Amino acid sequence: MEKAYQPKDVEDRLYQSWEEEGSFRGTPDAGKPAYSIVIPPPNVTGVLTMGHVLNNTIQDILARRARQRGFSTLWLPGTDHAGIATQTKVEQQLRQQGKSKHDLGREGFIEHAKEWRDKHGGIILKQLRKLGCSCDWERTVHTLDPDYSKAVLEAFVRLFNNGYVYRGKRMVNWCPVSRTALSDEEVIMKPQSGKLYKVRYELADTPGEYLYVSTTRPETIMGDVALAIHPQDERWPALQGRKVRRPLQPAEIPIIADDAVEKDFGTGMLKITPAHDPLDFEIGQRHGLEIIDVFHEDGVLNELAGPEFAGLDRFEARKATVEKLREQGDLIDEEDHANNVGFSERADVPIEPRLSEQWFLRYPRVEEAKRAVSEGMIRYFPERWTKTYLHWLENIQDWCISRQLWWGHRIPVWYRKGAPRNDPNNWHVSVDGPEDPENWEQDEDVLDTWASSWLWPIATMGWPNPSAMKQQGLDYFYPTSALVTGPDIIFFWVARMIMAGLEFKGDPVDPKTTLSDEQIRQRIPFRDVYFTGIIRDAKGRKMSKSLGNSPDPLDLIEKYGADGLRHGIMSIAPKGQDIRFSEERIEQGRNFCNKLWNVSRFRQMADEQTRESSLEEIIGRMDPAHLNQDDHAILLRLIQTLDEVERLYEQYEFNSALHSIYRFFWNDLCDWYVENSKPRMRGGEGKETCLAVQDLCLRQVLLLLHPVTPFITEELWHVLGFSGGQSIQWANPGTGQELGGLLSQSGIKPDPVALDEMLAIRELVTSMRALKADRNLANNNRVEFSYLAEDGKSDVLSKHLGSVLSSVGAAALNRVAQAPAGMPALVTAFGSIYLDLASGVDVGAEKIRLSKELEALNKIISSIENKLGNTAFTGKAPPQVVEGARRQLADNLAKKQETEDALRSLS
RNA sequence: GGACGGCUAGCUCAGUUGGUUAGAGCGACUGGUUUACACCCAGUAGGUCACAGGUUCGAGUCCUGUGCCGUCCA
Repeated sequence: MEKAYQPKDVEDRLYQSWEEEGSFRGTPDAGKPAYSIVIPPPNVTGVLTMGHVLNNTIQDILARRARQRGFSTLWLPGTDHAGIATQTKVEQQLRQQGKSKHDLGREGFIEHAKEWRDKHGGIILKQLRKLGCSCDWERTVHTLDPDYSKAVLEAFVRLFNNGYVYRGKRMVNWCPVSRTALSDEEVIMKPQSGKLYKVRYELADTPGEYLYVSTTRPETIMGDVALAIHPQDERWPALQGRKVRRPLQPAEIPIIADDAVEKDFGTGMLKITPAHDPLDFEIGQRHGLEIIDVFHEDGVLNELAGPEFAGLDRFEARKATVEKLREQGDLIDEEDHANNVGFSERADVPIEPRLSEQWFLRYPRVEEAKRAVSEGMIRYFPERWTKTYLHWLENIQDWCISRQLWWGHRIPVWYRKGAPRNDPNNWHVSVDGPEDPENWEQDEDVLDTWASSWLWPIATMGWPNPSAMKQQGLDYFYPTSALVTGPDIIFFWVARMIMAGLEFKGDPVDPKTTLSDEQIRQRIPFRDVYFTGIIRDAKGRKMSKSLGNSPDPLDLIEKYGADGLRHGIMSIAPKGQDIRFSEERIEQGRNFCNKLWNVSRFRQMADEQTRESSLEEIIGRMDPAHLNQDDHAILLRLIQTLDEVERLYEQYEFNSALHSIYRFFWNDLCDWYVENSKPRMRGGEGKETCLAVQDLCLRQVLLLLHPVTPFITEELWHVLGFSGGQSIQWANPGTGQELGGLLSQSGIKPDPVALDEMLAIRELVTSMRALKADRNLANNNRVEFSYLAEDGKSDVLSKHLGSVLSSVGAAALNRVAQAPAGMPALVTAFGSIYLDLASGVDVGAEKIRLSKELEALNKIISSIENKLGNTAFTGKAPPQVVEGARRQLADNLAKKQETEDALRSLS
């Protein structure tokens, strides 16, 4: 074996063999329970980020654990066509060639985009392989695949037929860069510091008299169609029926009264611009006002804005209109003003409220979706996200699902040529289109990407095609076992998938019928949802391309190995908290792998012939008569660890589980057990048993670690001869109880007392080492110790004498009848220990040290005495707590006595 | 404005239903190549558990309020 673990020699080779053996294949198997996960599909053109590393490592851990435990496991991968994101990229690239999408036309553009996707897309799936992800690649799905697309259209048609889908002219969120409508969820509110302008409007019937209006958007004044005032405003009676002159694009506009006007904001007078503000639109509707849209779709002002402003973009137009108002003397005041502005999630520019004709969806199964989560049919980890989820559902707004893009699923609605489109009688809605296509034209828009990915758990398993569903095992693998995703897409994706599952899985149910709990259980897309934290950089900032603070995971794999990266990221991922990334943690992961490698190497050096060690064979090599206290202790710790890890994984406490394995492996096994094995391994009757105990521990550690660090554990599994020709992927670590049962069949019953003793002995060793270290005595400087103790303590100590001597680096530990004079001393649970120094002792320094010790003891003692002196405590606290305090007091008093003795012996 | 989360050692974080003297890793410092590992071993220092009240025999833990940081919703 190499001196240090070399991931590169191992990873690609093992991954390839796993794939070739079909280990990742998810096939329905009636003889086994099912475990399934669908990957949150990354953007087809995306590349691997640290967020993906975290998210997919967790999924891989779940999938690999399930395989080990005998589940027929499917981890289904795929990619998302990511409508806006991808189309933007392709358009950018076209622009670089001096072309626009219109040069290619719709068909040509889509062809081009597909080619581009096939060439540049899917990189991320290759990267996931490097990370070790055990996805069933043969089942990779893309949201624009023909079958998937059919499912998307089918869903639309069914929703339409059930009355959930409607077309309407509404105010929508418009992105002037992507030139499409967006859903509310795609708008990010950001606080902005802008200006509030006070503008005067001249009363038409009394020139020279003015009304004052505060506005943040002077560039829309040309679209004003009224001024509004609250009906309770005292000025109202005097203004009723009168008109003002619009200061830009002059025209006379009415003054109206409406309850929606905030009396206390600004001047209490609102300009009404129905084309450019949702509230103004509503007010305009109530009062039958005209709508004047002064913008083009790209945010450039149009001819209705007047010759002076037409052609300016909205930001320039703001400056220009302010300037013009100032020139005219109509700008009365401007002041700084902080407000929230909606930004487009993708293009990161302010969105425009815009009136347009769009398709909307009234969400199906909202009530059942609430129930599924609030009643625990779907469990959220951490649980607190249920509140966020329920709050959103309670305030749910209809979903604008049409996008003015070409890249996506084209809306399956056709309009009769030449007939008015707003009359549903002229619509044809179906998956395959009308039989006489020459008489129809299809809607130009495509569906929101999320209106395809909300079907991900069912449409990746063949829905709605019955034979595909059967073949792909929808009924076997659905509901999926767990979903692993970020809380940032709880509305975009998680909530919508739940509603889609409830609506579409199983036989159609009348919209008026509420689903029963039983139906909900069968229809939900997943049982558990694990929300990861967001990975931040060392300064706590979100990782992003623009900040350049996101390391490339592939570089990290190159440097530390995939296992190192996985171990590192999992060790710092507390449940659902944000995660601060630091490369040092990945380094630790690498170091951990190296430690595992080296302790295996050490094992190999002891006994190089090849073994084939099944669990039974290993246990069979143990001779119960040769088991010492350390053997008992480590076996007990192993049993504990198996159960603890299992329990923590059940709760999705990944970093705690890992920590538990770490503690057992590094602190208990390597630092203590293996170190103490060294003398035994020189020969003698305990050697075989000791090696067998090491084998058992190593074997179980490999099994527990395999989900986290799959490569190195598989490699060592074979190197150490545990495999019997079988991959570690199919070996179950089992429970502590199961292991205990097997041991007891071989006459091995680990003694619980040994564990307590071992812990106490370790404390003793630590103090003895410290006593040496204080005097700068090297570990291998074999000094002599004496000790003074009662018989009971002495017995325990003598059982562990070998360990103590070798761990401390001591030549002898001699029991004495009375305290030797003039030696540095240590008061421990096992009595007083004296360090025998041939050379002189710094008596002054010793006295200071022991006095400090005494001071600390006195503090502890008086605090316990206080407590015990308090009748409220002794009366009300549970007996075992009071008893514990008494024992503690006695121990510390004894320690105090011995410390005083030691001090005296120095003088 | 509302909701949620965080505030514990220099840093990153553990700390179960309240119960011994609040832990780990990293970093710092000291010493070290003993049959694996310097990607290692041994040891040391370092904490007013954000703040203020309250409940309790007992609070890092429960309650109320405040502050700061972050996220989401309006």
